[in-house]
Amino acid sequence: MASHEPATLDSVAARAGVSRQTVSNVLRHPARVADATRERVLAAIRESGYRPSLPARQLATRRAHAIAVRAERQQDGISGLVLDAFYHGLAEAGQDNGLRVVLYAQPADEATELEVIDDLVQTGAADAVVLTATSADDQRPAYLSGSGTTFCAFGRPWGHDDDPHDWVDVDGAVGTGLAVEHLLGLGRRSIAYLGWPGDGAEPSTGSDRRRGWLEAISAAGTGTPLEVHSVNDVAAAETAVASLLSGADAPDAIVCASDTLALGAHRAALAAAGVGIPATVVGFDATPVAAALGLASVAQPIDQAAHLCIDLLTGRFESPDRPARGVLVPPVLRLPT
Amino acid sequence: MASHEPATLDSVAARAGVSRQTVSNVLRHPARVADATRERVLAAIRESGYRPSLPARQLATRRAHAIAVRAERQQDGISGLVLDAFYHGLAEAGQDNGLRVVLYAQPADEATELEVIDDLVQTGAADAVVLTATSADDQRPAYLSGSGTTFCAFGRPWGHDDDPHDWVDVDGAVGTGLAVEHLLGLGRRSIAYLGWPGDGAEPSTGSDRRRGWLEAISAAGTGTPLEVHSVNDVAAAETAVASLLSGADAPDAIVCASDTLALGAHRAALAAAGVGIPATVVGFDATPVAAALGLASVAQPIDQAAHLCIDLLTGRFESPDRPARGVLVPPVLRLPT
DNA sequence: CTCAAATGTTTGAGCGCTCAAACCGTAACC
DNA sequence: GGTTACGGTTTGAGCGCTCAAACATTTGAG
Repeated sequence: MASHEPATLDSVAARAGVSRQTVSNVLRHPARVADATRERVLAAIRESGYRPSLPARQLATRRAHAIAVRAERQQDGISGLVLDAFYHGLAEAGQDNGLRVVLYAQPADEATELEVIDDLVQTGAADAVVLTATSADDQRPAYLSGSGTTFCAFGRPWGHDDDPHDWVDVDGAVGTGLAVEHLLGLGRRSIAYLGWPGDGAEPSTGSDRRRGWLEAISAAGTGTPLEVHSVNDVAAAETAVASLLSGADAPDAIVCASDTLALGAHRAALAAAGVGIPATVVGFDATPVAAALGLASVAQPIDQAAHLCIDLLTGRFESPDRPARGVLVPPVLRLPT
Repeated sequence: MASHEPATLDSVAARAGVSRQTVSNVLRHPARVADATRERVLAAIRESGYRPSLPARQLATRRAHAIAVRAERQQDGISGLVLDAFYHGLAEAGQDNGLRVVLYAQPADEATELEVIDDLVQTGAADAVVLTATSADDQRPAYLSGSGTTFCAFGRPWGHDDDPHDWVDVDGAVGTGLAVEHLLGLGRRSIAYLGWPGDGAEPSTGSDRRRGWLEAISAAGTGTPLEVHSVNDVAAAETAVASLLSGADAPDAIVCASDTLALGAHRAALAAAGVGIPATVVGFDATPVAAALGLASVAQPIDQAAHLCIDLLTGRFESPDRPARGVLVPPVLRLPT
């Protein structure tokens, strides 16, 4: 077993009767070593309980073998908890690729965040960053590609096609499309949309989700599309949907841009229905709240997205100059159990 | 500004006309350096944009200046998202203390998790671990103190007073006590408790929360305490509370052990009330769900807990032999807005 | 039988930092 | 005036690894 002093490359080498470098080769370039030697060295490694020193490796390779990701300051919306799954996915995929995940606390503003990222990279704490919660007016992608920092965004470069970079995103349009199909299958014929303010215009997560709904509705040809918008707040959503449902042409189903909105819509639907059948509500993000309320909801394949981020990053480590790549993953509709 | 080659201790030293070690001293032991020299060195540091190399430091000090924490596989309950806040708190407090936070993916079982932790520590990726979601039958604390790994648990060593270690926890009894007081203030007189199965017996998070309710109720002397238990599931909770409310001595308020339970209780209360005033429900964890439903809920000071974990760990780094310490932080009641 | 090309292994140097010990002036003391 | 003491600074060594080049040893071709 392991002696008290932690084993090093040298101690393992001595035990196996080879040189330091040969032990290193067994670990990093097994093909370079003759079979017999390799066996002997592996045995020595096993017996001594050798664990390579990460700092030493980092120093020699000038690579941190780690990526940084932001720990969000606080979640306001119900949908916040998808991040937990993302962290887990990153850590898992990272482990498989010899990358550790280091967390940095979200600073007060974007400028200091960029400083923090620079620091992480320059001190050799991380080789790259995974950006989350990117938006159209986000300064971070442009800055990072400018400073030559490797990164991958979880979220599309909305309206920034001039500044190409690696990204992974979930195809929101497909998600709302699935929601519409589901509702059509249920016999619903007037399927409204509850989205966020201003999501018709600029490209954004919201406009993407809205588009999926609109296209699916149009394809089905079920009459004039109804829609209403609200800030991401349960009470506001409830109010908005209540007025929609009190109208003459009240819809019999509502596709929502988030589970927060869906919760509001659900409450409004229940209230408006009275003794009748309430409008069917479909949410977005498949949070436990939707499950708890028995609502169908679009589930983002967060774990897969995290793995893809790692794939893009490792790919870029290998060939730093390959063109930027974007991956769109399709969500699935999670039905209530 | 910074030249192209990243600055090192040596390059800064040359620029300031001093030796390598003096620059190091300016950074780590400012008192050892004469004022004039210090100014000169600081200027050189600023001009060259010098950032100390973490790996080099780690190698020389044999300290990782990092702590590890587990990224949970997935959250089932509504309450899951408190972890996000915990991660942020750790990262923030860590940053203030020169500690980075590295994430490891929760493995399939506890045994491999212990391996992962050992690896992290032995490779020099982390100096210590913060354990989350500790339970009574948790093997990890005993193993880690056995192997001499520094750690701090977020969660009390329920029923393991024989194996003392550093921990931080939220005082659940105070939380449910606050809930009771709040309800008494509202004029409620029959305050029931909705808890988890088997939380009366063994010491646990559940029994702790129940105790707080029971003591507050007893102190108020408002009659026979009513209680009902359910697994942490909205539907199950709803059923359980429904039967409680249909009884002759139905309570006019319910204190819940979690927001998941509270959501179920809330739905049952609304249904049971008909045209009357529904029983007031108070949740636990102050998740967005409780806020969304307008329920009061006990908020765990997660951020504070995270900071305390870091405090305990840094304290232990300084004096490894000081006796184990446990800190209990009081929660607050978050009222609906 | 010689020389060149593979193949396998070792050597030397260096990554950028911190520790401990050595060094050097100058002030303090008898 | 010589010794001691001390604040301030430098030197040497080493943390454990990887790179590139050097070095053996074997093999194949001419």
